[in-house]
Amino acid sequence: MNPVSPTFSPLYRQIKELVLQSLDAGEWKPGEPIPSEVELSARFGVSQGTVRKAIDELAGENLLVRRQGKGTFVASHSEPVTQFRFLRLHPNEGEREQPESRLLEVRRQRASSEVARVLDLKAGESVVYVRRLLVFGGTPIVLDEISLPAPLFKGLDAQMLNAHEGSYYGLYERQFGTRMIRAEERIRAVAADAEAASVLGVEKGAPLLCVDRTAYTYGDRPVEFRRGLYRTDQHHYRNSLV
Amino acid sequence: MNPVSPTFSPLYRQIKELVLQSLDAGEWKPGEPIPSEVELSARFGVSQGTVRKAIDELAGENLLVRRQGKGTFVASHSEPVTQFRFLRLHPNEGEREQPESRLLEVRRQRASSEVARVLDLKAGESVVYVRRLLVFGGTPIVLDEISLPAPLFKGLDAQMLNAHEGSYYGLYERQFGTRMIRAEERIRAVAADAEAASVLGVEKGAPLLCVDRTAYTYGDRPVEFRRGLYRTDQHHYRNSLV
DNA sequence: CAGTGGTCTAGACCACTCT
DNA sequence: GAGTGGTCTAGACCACTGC
Repeated sequence: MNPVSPTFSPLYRQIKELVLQSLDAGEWKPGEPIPSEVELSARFGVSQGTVRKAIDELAGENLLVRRQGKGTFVASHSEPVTQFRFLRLHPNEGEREQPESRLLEVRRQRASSEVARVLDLKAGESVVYVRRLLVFGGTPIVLDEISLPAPLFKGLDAQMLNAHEGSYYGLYERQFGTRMIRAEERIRAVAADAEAASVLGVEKGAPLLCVDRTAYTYGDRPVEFRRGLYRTDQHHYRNSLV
Repeated sequence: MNPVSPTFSPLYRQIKELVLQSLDAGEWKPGEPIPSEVELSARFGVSQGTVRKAIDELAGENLLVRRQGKGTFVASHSEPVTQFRFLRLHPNEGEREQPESRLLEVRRQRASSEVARVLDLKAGESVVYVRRLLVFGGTPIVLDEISLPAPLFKGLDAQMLNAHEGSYYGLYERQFGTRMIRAEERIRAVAADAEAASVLGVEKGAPLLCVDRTAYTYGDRPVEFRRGLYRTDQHHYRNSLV
């Protein structure tokens, strides 16, 4: 009948879409519980099983967290367990330890054409530019350059960035109501330039992992571009293929 | 009651386990259909919904493929759509194209201590060692060194490797009944040595991506160790974080 | 048309948390 | 004990495939 786009979508997907809209609108904040399954099934006029299937998918995408006996909660980057979700770097030997984040620079600037493209901005629009170091056990391992659309992050300054605990994504959602839900990374091997070499304590020309990350919020709207240079002599980037 | 290990597992997980055992035992081969849901629910004496939930999980782990109106099939590496599932390399510009695999070397040798460790062998056990090049549009991009436990791959030789189409994993399952279902990768940036530089057509010391992959079959048994050196001037390794 | 997987319902009972 | 999510059932109907 309609070979191009499905004119039909099952009920549970429509429910999922409605819940997504409420999440996007901020009806329930990160860390807070959403209404119970029976409550939602009453609100939407469907069976509990249909609500369950919608929530199952959202939980599978890490947007919601189910806790038996307690309820279903909006996923949050502020919880300790979530700290390492987006940092795939592991030490070659031993356990992962909490890194120290050392802020090097914060300023507003005009978006480069590359940053404008990935953040879906017009060339020259204002961005917040952050440069920082991740230090593991006293050794600088990651040099990050972060670009954020300035209008979404009004008031972000060095003091806020220094005061935060854990990953920046917790700060984004607490202070600016922008919750990051997904990211794409592109990884290359590059030679350290003089600047990176000095900051990371390696020879100029030494091989570094270059990780370009674009992070998205609800509705696939890009909200952060981050270029990380990783020292991988004592660490490696870990990935599972399934 | 039992705080250490769950003494109980839900019915659908037990069903899942039984289906997994049949898959491992080769009761149904890759590409073949498994029995229908009603058939399985009769066999196991549970409702169709319980079987569905078991199969849902297996399909979510890419061990089974559902096809509405046709049946549920054992996932296979021999199908065209599966070709790129484990190769995360993309061109910086343009579409992915089918690479040519250029075999450099095949031989039996004793496992190094590193290979023995990841493949869970005793040091010195026999492995098949394969060295090959992946060539995209005439340019060598990936240099792979592959180690396989020799007992599992009796009779693997250059002729078989040259005759195959697509990824080696299709060959493994067709010729040796070993189906790869999961892999772990560890990624570092390294400097090209003289040998790699000459084969990949870069300067000695040029940065390369070094991707160490351990591949597993049913029951988390390791069956392949692969070290790939990737040129990433025209390509990048892509990864999604969710 | 019969057979497959996909959706939806209603209801029962279980496991867990909190008060 | 009340309220939450988790499991299991039985049955109805829909959508897709192939004969």
